[in-house]
Amino acid sequence: MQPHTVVDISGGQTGCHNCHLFDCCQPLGKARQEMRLLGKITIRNHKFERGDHLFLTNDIFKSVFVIRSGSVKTYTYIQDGEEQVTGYHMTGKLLGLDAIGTGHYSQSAVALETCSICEIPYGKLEHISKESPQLQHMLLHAMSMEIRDDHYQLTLLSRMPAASRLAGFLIGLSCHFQQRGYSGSNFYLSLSRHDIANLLGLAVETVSRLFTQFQEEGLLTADRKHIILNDIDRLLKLSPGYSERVRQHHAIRNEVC
Amino acid sequence: MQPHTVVDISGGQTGCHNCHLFDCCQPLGKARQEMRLLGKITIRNHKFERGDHLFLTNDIFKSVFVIRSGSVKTYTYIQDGEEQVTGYHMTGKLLGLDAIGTGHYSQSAVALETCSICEIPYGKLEHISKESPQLQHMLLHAMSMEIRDDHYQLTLLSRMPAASRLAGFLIGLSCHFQQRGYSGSNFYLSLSRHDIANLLGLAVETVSRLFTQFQEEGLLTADRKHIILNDIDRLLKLSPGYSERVRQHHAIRNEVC
DNA sequence: TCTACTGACTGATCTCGGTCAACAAATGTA
DNA sequence: TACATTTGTTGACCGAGATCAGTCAGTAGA
Repeated sequence: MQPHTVVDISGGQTGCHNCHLFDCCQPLGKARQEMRLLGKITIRNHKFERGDHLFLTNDIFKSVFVIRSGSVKTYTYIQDGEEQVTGYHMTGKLLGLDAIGTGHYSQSAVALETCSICEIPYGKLEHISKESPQLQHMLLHAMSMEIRDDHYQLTLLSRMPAASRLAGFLIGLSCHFQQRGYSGSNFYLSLSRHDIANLLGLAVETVSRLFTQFQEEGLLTADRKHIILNDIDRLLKLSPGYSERVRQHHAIRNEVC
Repeated sequence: MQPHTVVDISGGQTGCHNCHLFDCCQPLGKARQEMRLLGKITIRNHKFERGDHLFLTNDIFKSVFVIRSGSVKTYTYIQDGEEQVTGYHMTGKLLGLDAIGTGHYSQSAVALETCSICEIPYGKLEHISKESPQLQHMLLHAMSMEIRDDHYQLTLLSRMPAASRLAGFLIGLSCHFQQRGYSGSNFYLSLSRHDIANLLGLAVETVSRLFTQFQEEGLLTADRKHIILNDIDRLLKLSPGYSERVRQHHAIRNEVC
């Protein structure tokens, strides 16, 4: 069970590369200047309890949010009030970017557990990024990465069979945790089976069956929300874009993460 | 066959709201100042013939592109060299935004017919947008809209049955043409059945069958690539997010388009 | 402790859409 | 004109995954 060397690249659900740049609460060595600017306008350490909403669909857009700790689910309603989960987000993720264009959030975001969230009022952000080309660049960078991630998700969901979707999802989580210094093979998954299924475009029963199937094959051990990945290499081979992920590994890791 | 009043909102493949803002070749009444700035750095009227590539996957990112006329297909390769179509783009679409973050295009873009394309060197664009907060805002706006569109696509592809996918696709096209003063119910679709299927995550045969089925039901008339939509209302009811699309109609149309 | 409720798992069917195959029409080529 | 290639259509079959239904464990409230 040696640590795997893969990276979530354009990757998985986590969108982890967006993170550090705007992770105002965990300043990096680089870009100190920008961090200070950002710190001035940021509302730090918002606490959200399980079930609390960061924002609701159609709310007027005021701020983007950075997850400092905890996890958040984004979702919308389709057709007859049926919920559609659009994302599972963890530490470092920048939320609300899709609302800049229209001035209204197009999704709702709800905390899945106790979360610490930084709120960055967007008006102020756009204002100070006039003064800091670097900050402006970082914002564009983050948005570009989100577009890239979404495209990856699109291919994942439109073509891949159920097992690949779940494998890709788990690999994404694994990378996220590993890159933050946590175990990439032993973690807590705060999404319910129902939400996982919804996110991946599957039925709950299918997800449940896949977990037991993976378990029987020795790929993982799943006790409710506690997941242990026992054979990440085989999971990787199941997940799509396998070679690309490995190939782009070095380029991404050094530069962004 | 009265003109339908729906709008592509976060919509469809077209991503039409991105367009006018950066449609440097068709100056609008508003934002003249920015248009002039943009015009200075833009390489106008690039001609691309059918099969010519605007850029290739992994090419070094230099420019974003605006389609002035014609249509473009974007695609990547997944797994064993299999092509995955990621988008069908027409007049006004801004291409290449997903490359800002990594410095490399993550997709290839190829002209489907003779195209007139404007190329905007990104380095210069970022440089002059320092001087024009308005231009900077427009760029962020365009990217945000793309994220929004992608999220819509995600729900379309992950959950919806084949008929809904095709209906949604056609409605998107219809809106695109209508908003540009062309007929929203009688247009030429330069994508092959194969590419449509690929884009929508379906088999070619399924797409073919759906076209004949829709035709039998009186929804449309399809002669190869020449499409006539006879009953847009029913197509709309087939397509997902029906009510949202209608609801957001007015808000979007007046403001952006 | 009993009951009710929710979330997870499993088994039995059904169905949508993929796969395979054949064919037709259009387009290209000698 | 004959022939090859590409693109689109249609039919027969099959399978992955949805749906329906039932069970079980955990949890909350009386």
